[in-house]
Amino acid sequence: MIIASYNVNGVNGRLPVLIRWLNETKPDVVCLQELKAPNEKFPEQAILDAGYHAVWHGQKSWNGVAILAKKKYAIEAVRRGLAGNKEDEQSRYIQAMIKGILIVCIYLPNGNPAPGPKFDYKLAWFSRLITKARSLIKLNSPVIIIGDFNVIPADIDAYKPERWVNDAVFFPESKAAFQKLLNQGWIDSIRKLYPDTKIFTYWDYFRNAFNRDAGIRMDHILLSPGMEKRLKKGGVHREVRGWEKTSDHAPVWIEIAD
DNA sequence: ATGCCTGCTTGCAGCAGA
Repeated sequence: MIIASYNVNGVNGRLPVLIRWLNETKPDVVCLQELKAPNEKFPEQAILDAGYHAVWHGQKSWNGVAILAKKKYAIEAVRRGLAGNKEDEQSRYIQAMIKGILIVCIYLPNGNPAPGPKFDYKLAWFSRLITKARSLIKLNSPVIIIGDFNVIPADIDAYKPERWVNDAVFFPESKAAFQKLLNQGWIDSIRKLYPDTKIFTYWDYFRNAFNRDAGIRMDHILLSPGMEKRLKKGGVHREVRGWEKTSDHAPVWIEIAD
């Protein structure tokens, strides 16, 4: 079973790229971030035509997350929004049960400029996620927390770490929060598979970053401890980043045993 | 220190992204 995450950076503007990628790689489950579309403008029909059904949590202009699955899989127990702040109106969290696995799709706040209110919001959101994750790990059942974490976990995850020291995605507090999550027992699946390899999931649109491979790794797939033995392989579909009208992120994926 | 590029807006310049 292939499970993938893709920050599409605009699900409608990116629709041809998304559909082409689905057709070419046929993942079983897909988590999307940055839909940048309200609920009523989610391109459900195009996704159905591509062989997937979906649940989503949209928002006008910004944010927005979705979970897609091949039609043979039921999408159950859908929940939208992260607990812990009733006044948070940003659409950054959706979870669903698919084939016995709880899929938690997130778009963690970027937090720039930092320090400042946006960074405070990032850390508060992260703290709520850590609380949620603690309760999920206690279920002792399969859970995957997947999406755009907006965190570069370590130096190896950036082409040039010193360039990112003033950026919220690489602030010590951001890295510490990610580590706090891992310390609960979650497994960073891509890093587990490739302990010493530079692997990127994002290349900015500036300065010809993709062609220079000036990237960072910010899209992550965390497995609950019991799932580690099911992890078979994984990687990044980096060729997608080279397509016309593409997102600044590339899809990241893992294969797990059924 | 800033902008680079790109998508979205009841748009046409400004914001957000990272």
